[in-house]
Amino acid sequence: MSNQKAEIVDVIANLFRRRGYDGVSLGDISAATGLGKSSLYHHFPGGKEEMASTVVEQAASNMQAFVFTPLMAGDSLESRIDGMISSVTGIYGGGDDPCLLASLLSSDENGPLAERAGELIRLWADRIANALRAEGIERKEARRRGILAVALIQGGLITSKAFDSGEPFKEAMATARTVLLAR
Amino acid sequence: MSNQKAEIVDVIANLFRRRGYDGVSLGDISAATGLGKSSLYHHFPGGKEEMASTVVEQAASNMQAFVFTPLMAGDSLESRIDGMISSVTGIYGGGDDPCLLASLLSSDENGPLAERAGELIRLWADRIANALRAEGIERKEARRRGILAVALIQGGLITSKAFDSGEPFKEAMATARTVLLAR
DNA sequence: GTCTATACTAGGATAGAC
DNA sequence: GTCTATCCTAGTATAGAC
Repeated sequence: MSNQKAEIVDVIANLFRRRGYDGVSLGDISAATGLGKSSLYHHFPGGKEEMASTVVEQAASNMQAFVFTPLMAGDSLESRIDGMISSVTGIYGGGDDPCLLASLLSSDENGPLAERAGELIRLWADRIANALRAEGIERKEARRRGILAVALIQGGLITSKAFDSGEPFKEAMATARTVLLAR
Repeated sequence: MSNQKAEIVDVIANLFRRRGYDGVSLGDISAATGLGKSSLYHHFPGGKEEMASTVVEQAASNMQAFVFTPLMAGDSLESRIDGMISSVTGIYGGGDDPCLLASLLSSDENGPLAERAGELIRLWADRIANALRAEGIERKEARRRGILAVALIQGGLITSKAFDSGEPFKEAMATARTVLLAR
């Protein structure tokens, strides 16, 4: 994907994650990108749905680079978990920005977008579980904690939005850290 | 509110919580309720927005009855927390049904609906904190735990949706219970 | 690769009969 | 209190010039 197109996709992603799939119109996208509707169809012949699926795939690629990779990089479990938490905190603006995957999972009920978003959330939990298993934590317990960590991240984002403050998200992240590093 | 109207509101609530505000059309509501569009305007002169706000106020009333009341009713903190968890598990179909408040908080960005939904989520965390304070837990710690419990509930719902299973939600509720009952 | 212009449909809302 | 019919706007999408 060209650099310019990646920028366009990024702008569109920020619309979808804040307002959901149905809450964003082509007019919104046109205004935010500065491109006319027809130009958008040049880049995304499949229309709005292709815009959204492209956005999700870029998110998948970002997760790989900024979340999954740190989870395997550090030289201790603690540094791996902290690496993920640091990346995640950045991605979500310290709790101020909603999660694209959660947004699409909820707004596109039963559609292919929701299915793909769900798949990535499951993959996320799985990657965390793998990091724990590599430290000798038993399979089922690792899986349980991975899912719990993702739940804390997502719940932290929702409560942060409700409180209009990054504090709940940060507390949730601290709790996730404790859960993941517990002996 | 008449019984019949409460039933209509209930049907509409189930649409909004699954698809968000923008994902539901008047046609959808007409089909789900069996009422023509004009009949809907007879019940809700303010249109779609009034339908949604009515739905939210019914949710507020349900929370009072089924969530906040149990939180003050039991004869021990443990029974109060268990009462809330039991109610919440019922409301969300064991993790299968999304939260209306979270749905509207996310889809109606900065609108009055999102503001009211956020207010109710904050109130929820506050009510939990009050229950803890009544047991002698220090103010700030009680507040922290209340918010964390709400985050676990909301995050549990999202992960349950992603996994298409009630299991993540139930694990999140068990964790919330542990957090709230910790000495 | 972007634009103007234009279909066409769906969505929200109203009028007025019964 | 519900219906049919209608209006109007916004939304998705396409055609075709530059």
